[in-house]
Amino acid sequence: MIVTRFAPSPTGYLHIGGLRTALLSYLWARRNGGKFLLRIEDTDFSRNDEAAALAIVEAFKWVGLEHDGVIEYQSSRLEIYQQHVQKLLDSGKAYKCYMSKEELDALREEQTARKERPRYDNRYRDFTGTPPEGCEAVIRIKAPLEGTIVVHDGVKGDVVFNVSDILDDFIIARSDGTPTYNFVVAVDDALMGVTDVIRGDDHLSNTPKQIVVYRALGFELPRFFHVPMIHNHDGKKLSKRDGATDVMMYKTMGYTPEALLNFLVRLGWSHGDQEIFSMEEMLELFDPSDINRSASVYNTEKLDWLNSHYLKNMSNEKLCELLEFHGVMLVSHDKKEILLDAVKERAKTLVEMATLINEVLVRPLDFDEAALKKGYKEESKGILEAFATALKNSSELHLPSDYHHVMETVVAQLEIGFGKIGQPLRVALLGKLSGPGLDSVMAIIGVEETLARINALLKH
RNA sequence: GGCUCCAUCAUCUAAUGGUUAGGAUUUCAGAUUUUCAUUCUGGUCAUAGGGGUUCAAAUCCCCUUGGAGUCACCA
Repeated sequence: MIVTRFAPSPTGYLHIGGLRTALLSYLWARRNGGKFLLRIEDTDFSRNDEAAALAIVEAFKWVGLEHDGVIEYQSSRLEIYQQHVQKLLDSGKAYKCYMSKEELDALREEQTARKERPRYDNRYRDFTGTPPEGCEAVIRIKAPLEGTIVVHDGVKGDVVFNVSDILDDFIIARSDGTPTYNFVVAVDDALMGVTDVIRGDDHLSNTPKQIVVYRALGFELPRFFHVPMIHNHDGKKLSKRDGATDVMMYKTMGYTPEALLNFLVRLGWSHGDQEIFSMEEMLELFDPSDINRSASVYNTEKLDWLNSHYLKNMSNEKLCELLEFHGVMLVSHDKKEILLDAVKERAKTLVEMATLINEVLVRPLDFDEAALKKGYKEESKGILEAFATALKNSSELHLPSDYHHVMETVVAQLEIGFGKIGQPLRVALLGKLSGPGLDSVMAIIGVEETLARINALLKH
């Protein structure tokens, strides 16, 4: 069985990069009928972890990801870690170190001055004497002193680290007894039965340390997949300062979960020339060993395109539902089908769509200056009046085509082009020169409102 | 700085060692549209540089350059 996990630290929201690794882990687990676990990495006791976890679950829910089992909090697993620290102590694979922070700093300074790599000097590795007084010990693990550690990575291949370059007897429990990151990650992943660790490649350099822990405890290694970072336009790791990194921001900006996931899955992964992936297709096709080795730049232009694609192909019923979040209530609107059809192909986001809808539904308060100048000329007045009369004399106006027919008749009568009536009418109805088809707009707002808007412009 | 990773159009990416280096986004031009958008058609744009190996290199090797990540009693 494949077991994957997502293990964020509690930052209060779900990061867009986090969502990607979560998605990939989720896909791989689900594709194999396995489990996708959620664990909160809160060993440094920052408060409101619960709220942070809730924020992640909320974001998961929005995009449609679901974790299995209960959420594990590292802060509530302290006993487990202590047991495993003790185990290592008992077996002589870890030891107490009485070096103070000040001493450590001093050592590091010396080493740096000598242009050496700062590292612990193993002074308590085989210590048997009486410990110095008034000092709380940290627990260090006995790391190998020489040789190499090879990370067999499903994305990067075999990455070999020279022990002497990167390792020392690193701390697994602080002087206050709390365990450190690299220790708990290994313990948790092993104990939770995680078989495939899919995470950002910023963790690649931590992996040797975790492997040391796995080995010391006699745990079997999982498969590792270190997926490349998402970079911003400056080519740097994506961070809070890069604008929208909170997944829920995408909801308020009017993006659909389908578009977001589709966008993220294509960052560093592809399947031939295919661009559009439904969740079903992702589940069918995704394999972490197909992930690219290189970082990708986060560029929302494609996301916009994907979003408009999904919007265009969405049922009106669903649109109606999603639009409510953006303050547009259409459920009981009798012309909602015409409205949504008129608007769904011209919006990149639900926010844009909501704006478009309001522009149709709400009578314009004033008329755009440039639009007036360009679309409402001297001759326009008479044309609009003629059109208004024709409307009044028509009956049974319901569909856009009915209104279109009236426009055609007037245009024929006056022997003018469509533009002569379209432009001023557009100004009257929408207050500006762009927007949905006029026949649709009129069908939506009805004859009465159409006449009212025309009158408003004529009196302007 | 040490260690590690990475390098195909502006961006996301494709290409069993053999293709006119493909697709998508963006952009540009044209068509469609009463407008805007959509849609359709077409165009511009890439193998970082230098050495090898090979009949043949984007692809394999080495070097250079550039970029990124990481080096805590943070996670």
